[in-house]
Amino acid sequence: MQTQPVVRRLTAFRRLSEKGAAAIESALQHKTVKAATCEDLAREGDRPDKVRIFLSGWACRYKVLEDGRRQILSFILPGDTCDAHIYLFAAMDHSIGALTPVVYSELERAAFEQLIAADISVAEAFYCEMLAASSVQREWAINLGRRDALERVAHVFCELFERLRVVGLVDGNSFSFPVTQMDLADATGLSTVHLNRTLQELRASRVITLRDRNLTIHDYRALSNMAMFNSNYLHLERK
Amino acid sequence: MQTQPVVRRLTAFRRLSEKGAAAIESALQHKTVKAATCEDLAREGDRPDKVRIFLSGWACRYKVLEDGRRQILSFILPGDTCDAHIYLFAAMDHSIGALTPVVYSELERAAFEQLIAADISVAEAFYCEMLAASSVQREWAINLGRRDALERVAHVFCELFERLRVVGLVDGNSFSFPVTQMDLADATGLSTVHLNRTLQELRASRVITLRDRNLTIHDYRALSNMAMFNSNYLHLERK
DNA sequence: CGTAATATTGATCATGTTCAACGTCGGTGG
DNA sequence: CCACCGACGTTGAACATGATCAATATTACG
Repeated sequence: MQTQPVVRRLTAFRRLSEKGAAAIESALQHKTVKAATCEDLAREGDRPDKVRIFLSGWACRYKVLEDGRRQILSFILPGDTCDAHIYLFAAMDHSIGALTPVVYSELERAAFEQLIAADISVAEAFYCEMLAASSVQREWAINLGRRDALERVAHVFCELFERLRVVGLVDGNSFSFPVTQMDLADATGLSTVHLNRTLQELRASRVITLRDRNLTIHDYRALSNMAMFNSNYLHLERK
Repeated sequence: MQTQPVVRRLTAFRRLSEKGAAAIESALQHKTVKAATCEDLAREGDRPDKVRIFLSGWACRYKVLEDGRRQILSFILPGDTCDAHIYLFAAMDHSIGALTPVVYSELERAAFEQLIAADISVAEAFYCEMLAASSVQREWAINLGRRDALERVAHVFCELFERLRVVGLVDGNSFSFPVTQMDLADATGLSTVHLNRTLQELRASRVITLRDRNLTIHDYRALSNMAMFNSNYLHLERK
């Protein structure tokens, strides 16, 4: 399994030492796990003990209210690291589910701590990854609280475009977009019906094509304008 | 200035060693800063270099869209630590503003790193604080995305009650609630008009009184039920 | 005491939800 | 091979929640 996306992602934050990069590669080889679409990798209430580093496929963090309303909290893409340090807590406060078949590397707490202890550039890169995830979560709050349906969906598309580009999963102006409209509705806080109509509006304005699980952005400028998208919050420019 | 709330807050996560607690007390004394209501402590785009630990007053993280729509991302309460490690990034991705007059302690990056390097219980407590802030941010996503107005406001009240209780700022079932309805509207993603009506609904159902900048929760059970509030995400039970 | 900020009210409007039906596609078992 | 099935996507109509606009209290404070 390719470990490229992980190194690409971390390198976007910090230039990794050769030794550090090698240590990461090696740690990732140790134990890889596959999960099927809709499978939960972790559930709210579970004791967190492992660090997951995603190699392929899409997953998400989500929460469900008692009455079944679901909110996707963030998308987890190839190269992303999940829950470094969360083992300090007794229980997961949210769930992690696979949106497509996924492959990820699973590190024991000790192995992860050893990895970041060995090399400062690695440690800083992982910290940045964690801080960037927090930043994305904040951006989603303003997305859900203050943007309307069209802006929200446009914003999510821009974010995914930028994040996938970093790990080399964008081909020209297209990328694989494997999630259902229901997933996207749960990520944007909309009903599936309204999400569907919003997609139609985006298609009608000719800025995107979404077909066969493939998203093409014809006019990124227009799309990011309509979303008031500013990629700063992704922190992908190296300091 | 009292440093109590900080120790109380951190102690909620980890039992601090005597030495660790003393080191914190001492670090907090070094430089305290005051800011007036509405003053920004940090702005989006600023280079982050300091760690702030709040001693009194309320602040918030917020973001503003180009056209002026504002979203409060989280409340910052006495005892909270702000942006440990964020100095790894080149620029702030959001702003921090005072909602009331605040007093906080400002630590240089080096001083903060020294503090957490000296004692494992201190380090873990600060990590927990950071992880808990992430968790709160996630809960706000579901609040904004999937709860209706009444549920949102009830949820925010429950959260503030629990968080203030930990730092000893709840008196019986009342606490000082110093923010304007506009602030609360921006925190819940509502218009001020609708927020006002939602408050009236909560008052009419006799679960709360909000008067003279003071919130009393008459029926916490009812309030948390209507919000589907579950305090787990605050991670305040020590492991 | 005057003034600006904050809170409240009513009326109208808009965005997005809900419900129910139907269409489409891909896979699976007879 | 094809019929069936289930998941996903699309449509229309009625409805509801919350936004907007504008006016009017009320309060805090210099």
